[in-house]
Amino acid sequence: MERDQTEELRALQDTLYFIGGKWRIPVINSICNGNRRFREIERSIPGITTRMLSKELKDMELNKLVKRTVYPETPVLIVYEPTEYCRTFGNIIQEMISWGREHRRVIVEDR
Amino acid sequence: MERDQTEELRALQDTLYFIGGKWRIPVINSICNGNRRFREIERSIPGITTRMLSKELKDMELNKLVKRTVYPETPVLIVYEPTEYCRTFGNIIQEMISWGREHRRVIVEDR
DNA sequence: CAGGATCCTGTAGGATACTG
DNA sequence: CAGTATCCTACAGGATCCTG
Repeated sequence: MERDQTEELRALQDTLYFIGGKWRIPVINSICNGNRRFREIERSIPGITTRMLSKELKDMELNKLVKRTVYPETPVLIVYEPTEYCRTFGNIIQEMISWGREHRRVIVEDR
Repeated sequence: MERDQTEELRALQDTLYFIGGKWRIPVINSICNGNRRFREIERSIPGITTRMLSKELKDMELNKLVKRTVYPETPVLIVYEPTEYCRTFGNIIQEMISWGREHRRVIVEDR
């Protein structure tokens, strides 16, 4: 118990603040998985609404998590790409996926 | 893109469902750090209210994340301990802490 | 110390419809 | 396709006070 709990907690809460919200992690995951177009990302995350995805993407762009590119073809083509920064969540996401896999039965019981 | 996105996403969302909420992760972290008494845990997490901590602990007990033991001394002594199950979040929490540390400056800017 | 009981509010997020 | 615009509300979570 000699560790600095306060500093640890701050780091933890910074992260939680950043990846909070119901859809942030799924959206990061989807984009890092190679989904690029709006509808494509949307379809890859059952349950999300266009409104929420729209908000997430806008916010993620502001926070430098995705790059949005417009190709002025007809119809217009819009592509989202994960930034390097976005990929720094890779470890957390992988840990979450593997936790979810290992504990699926336990969770499922009481849902 | 040959991976099963759906299965991955399900695992991810199971985990998110389980550790969701503002205080769950901080509370798990606190207990895993060795805090045992109610007020002790409370003090280790600035900002949390007795109400929220109470709810979290109750819920975590139901979900087998903590063991609550009553020692009938006077005044009564109550001790919370993390279960092995609780400790399975160790990796996720460590990844979150290290992400938070590495990216502190970036976050701090826009808060 | 270890909580329980109340009251209250903001806002995350859902539903639905529409546009260029 | 790629979103915007509205409207709406449940509920997470804060503030406070109280009790054995």
